Amino acid sequence: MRSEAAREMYIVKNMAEISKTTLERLILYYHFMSDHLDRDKSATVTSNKIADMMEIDDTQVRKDLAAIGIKGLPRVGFYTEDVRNRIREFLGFEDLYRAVVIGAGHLGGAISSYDQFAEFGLHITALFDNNPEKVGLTIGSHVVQPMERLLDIVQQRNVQIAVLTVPAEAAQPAAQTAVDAGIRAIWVFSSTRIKTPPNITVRYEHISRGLAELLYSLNANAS
Amino acid sequence: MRSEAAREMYIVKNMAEISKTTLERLILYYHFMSDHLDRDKSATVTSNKIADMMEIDDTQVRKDLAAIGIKGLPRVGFYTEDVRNRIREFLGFEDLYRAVVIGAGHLGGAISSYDQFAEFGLHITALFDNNPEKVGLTIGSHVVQPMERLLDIVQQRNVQIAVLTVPAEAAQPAAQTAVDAGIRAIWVFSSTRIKTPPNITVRYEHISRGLAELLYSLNANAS
DNA sequence: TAGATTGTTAATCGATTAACAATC
DNA sequence: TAGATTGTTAATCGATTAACAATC
Repeated sequence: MRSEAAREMYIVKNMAEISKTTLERLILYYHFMSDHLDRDKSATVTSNKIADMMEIDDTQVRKDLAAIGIKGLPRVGFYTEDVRNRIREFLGFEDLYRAVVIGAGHLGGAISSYDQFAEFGLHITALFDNNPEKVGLTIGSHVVQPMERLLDIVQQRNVQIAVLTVPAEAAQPAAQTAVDAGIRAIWVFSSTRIKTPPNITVRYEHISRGLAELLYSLNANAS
Repeated sequence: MRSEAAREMYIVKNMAEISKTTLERLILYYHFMSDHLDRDKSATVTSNKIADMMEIDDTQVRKDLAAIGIKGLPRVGFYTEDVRNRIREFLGFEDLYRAVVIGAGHLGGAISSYDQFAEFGLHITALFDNNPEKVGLTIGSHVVQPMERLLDIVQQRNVQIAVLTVPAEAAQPAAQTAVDAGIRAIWVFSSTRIKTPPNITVRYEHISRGLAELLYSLNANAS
């Protein structure tokens, strides 16, 4: 019990310490490690190699890895598997998060059917829609549920996350239903802002963000 | 001709000057302006109001807007419409970009059917798959085309962007086909890295990035 | 051992914030 | 006019990079 609590504190403390930029790089390191493990049989990788790949400074890599407690060996580098596992653990990919998807349109269907979420600890447990014509349809491995069932399912299955893929005008009521049912985080793909109590974690996923950065790079490269 | 070239240089110069953080904030300002125009009839907004909304410093907002040439008025603020339009122009949303989607799975289908891309200047002109069973199917408003038709369509319609939604192992050959056909940018949703010539703009969209940040916030908030 | 690579402190750089004069 | 808000310079802060000692 004691050591569990101590570990908990350690993790929370760690979390408060890393910067947003470090968090973003950790995610990239993770993908690089995964790719590397697939393609290259060597068990270790140097900070320099990671840095080259990502076009950043090698000191940065060592600092970032040190920040989450990953140690390397002089003259050897870092154990690829170690790095990957520790980042997974730090980012929470080793935990189990249950989620429901609200909105059974194209995007909701794609998200519900996306089998790689399991790699990141996310398990989509049900798909909802308030359109009676969609309720009962099978999309991927889910049968679309009516919104009335959300409260029961969230509580019975201890669901923590709601993924919102409804049209903008339906986002606020859907979010409210999810909050009332007891979810703790909302991942918003609807293109609008929602109001939630302060204890709810909300993240907005704007497809336009990725697109804007792509167009910007494209125009910059075109010069 | 002369003034066109001068304008071109001005834009390129501007582009080289703004930082990655400013670019990210511009996208957020854009969404805030769009929301604001929907909900609030007043024609102006102060840097302070934008800053409050985004929980940043108001000087930051004025600096960012000044960086792309937006001027405000003392005692008045900024014209909401002005700000929105100039950001759209700067980010390239006012231009027309033609794209093809390669991979007619759930995600490819969702992207091909996503009607809000028009707002950002992206026009999905065709959907491709190399699986004969998918060719000919209608997904949203597109009939799935065989990969053999890609070269023709890209050249006839002057397509600049390829959106990759194929499985990881199919990504490299699909990217090669797109590059050979003459596209200039690839927006990669496949979860792998691809190799491309240096003149091709590539952006990777990792769904795990958004998820990792959500889980991180969730765990940080839980403390 | 020699030397490659880590880990860490110090220096630099750039981004954010504070201060305030300009202005409508 | 008075005062709210912009625009901009200077100060601060934090992130990145350089330098180098520790180490396997």
